[in-house]
Amino acid sequence: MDREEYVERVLVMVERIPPGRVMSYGDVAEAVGVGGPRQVGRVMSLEGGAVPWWRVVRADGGLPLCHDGRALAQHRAEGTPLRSPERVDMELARWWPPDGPGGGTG
DNA sequence: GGTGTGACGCAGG
DNA sequence: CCCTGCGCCACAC
Repeated sequence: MDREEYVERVLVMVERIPPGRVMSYGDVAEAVGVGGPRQVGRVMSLEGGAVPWWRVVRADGGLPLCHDGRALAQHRAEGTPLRSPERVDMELARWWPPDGPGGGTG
């Protein structure tokens, strides 16, 4: 598993996240089956500009505004279930690829 | 090889 | 909700 391979998997995974839904860094890490939440976040900071990074949030629904308030604008535009002006309702927005244990969009 | 850091996650106070 | 401590893996010095 080269770094490019890992980066590719993470990026394609994030792109698979449908609008109005989100995945936590840990979920993406588990979905790709390699590395951990740190590595996912790392890839995002490097190549995240090519994917809907705002659909990737912290395990507690915290938005990555460490960059820009874009995330909030996007979630508001996509209709993501928010519990707070900058927090996502994980129990509602949490998504998992239909090719995994989730078995569906929820 | 050791130390410090980070778009993280969990548990305790 | 707030802060703190530990674990995690990879990168930079």
